[in-house]
Amino acid sequence: MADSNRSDPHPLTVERIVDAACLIIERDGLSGLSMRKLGTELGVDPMAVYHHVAHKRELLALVTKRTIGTMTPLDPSAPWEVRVRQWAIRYWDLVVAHRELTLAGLADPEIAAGGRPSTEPLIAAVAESGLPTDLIEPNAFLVVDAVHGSALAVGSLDRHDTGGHVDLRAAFDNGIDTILAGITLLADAESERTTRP
Amino acid sequence: MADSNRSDPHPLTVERIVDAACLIIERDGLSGLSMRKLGTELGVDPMAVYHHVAHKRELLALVTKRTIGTMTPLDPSAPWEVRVRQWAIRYWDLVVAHRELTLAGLADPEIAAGGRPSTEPLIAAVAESGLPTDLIEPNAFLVVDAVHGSALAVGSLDRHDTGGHVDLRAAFDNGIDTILAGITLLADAESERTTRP
DNA sequence: ACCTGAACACCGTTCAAGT
DNA sequence: ACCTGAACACCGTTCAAGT
Repeated sequence: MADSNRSDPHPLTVERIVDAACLIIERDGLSGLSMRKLGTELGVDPMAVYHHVAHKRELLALVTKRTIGTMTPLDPSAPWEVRVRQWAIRYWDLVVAHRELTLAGLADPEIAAGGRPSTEPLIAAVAESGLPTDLIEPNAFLVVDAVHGSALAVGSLDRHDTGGHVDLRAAFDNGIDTILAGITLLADAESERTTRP
Repeated sequence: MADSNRSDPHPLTVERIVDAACLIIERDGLSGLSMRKLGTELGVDPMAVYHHVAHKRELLALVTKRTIGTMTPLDPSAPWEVRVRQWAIRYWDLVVAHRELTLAGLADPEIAAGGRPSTEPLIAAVAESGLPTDLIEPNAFLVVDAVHGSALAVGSLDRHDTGGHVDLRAAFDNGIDTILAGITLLADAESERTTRP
């Protein structure tokens, strides 16, 4: 009963709360995370968490921020096609690994506001293709949307008769082939237009 | 008090239940639909619904089925590029109009099992491009995924600084341009390969 | 056969009370 | 300043009881 004021194992910081939330999500899924369970997991009154986080959506925004932060940056020396594919595959892996959180972010802007993948490197890579400027953003978003659509379809029991993830990843890679081919064709048409007046 | 056995206004069929569910979803959003509110809306004990529908997910599967059924078929005489775009735009409109339901379907296979958009006409259109057979399905799924990604991003407050929906629809149309260009290029490469051995 | 209503095991969130 | 615990207003679902 002596040193209870040393360094209380109870500082209950936002960081520890997010740690615990990520742990529960990884273990029980996002639907298994409740504010009450979170308190219990932290060895604290279920409602204590509300002193550090305004509400559940803010907590999920913080979880999103941390999750997005784990995406590794692109290889800047690679040609633009390689960088686009790199970005797409890496984000695909991230979304597949955090499907429920991505869905929650698409359903609630406050959760999504916690963090989005940084699209600047992707946009920069697409820009290098030579596409007219007004088509750069739409084509970058096409990549983002294809990632979301494909990665969120994982586990929809539709498609893939046999091997599951692997098939879908390969199919997604084919999709990137098509997008890159399309960007190349449209960029060539543009350079044709501008070089000979 | 006489004719209470004529034709009781209480037959409470599955159809009437789905009607009411769609009405509530349209009015209050999917998050505004509860089994209890549904019963009240039908002028019946909240729990009576469970006599006709096993659980909420089955109800949402039925709602999905009805919603999917509203997609109009393609114009079969149009060239394949036009049919692909037609399919994409029509499905895009449907998903935008039923974002929450689509998200619920992506989160829960039992809900999605209620109905998916019929991809056969889309696959048939893509097949006409001349793409090698093993690339037909992946490219059709690319279209489906691009629709999901783009339509679900509507309302994410990201993108579109100005005009909202209209911009995103136009950007999506640009995305379809790229996909069609990509398919064309890959199909040409294939015909090159097969005609001259 | 179909509807009722109490009950169970949960939710997120608020707020007065404690230390 | 921070934590507690009762309370509020909900959920989906089960089940014995009614008609």
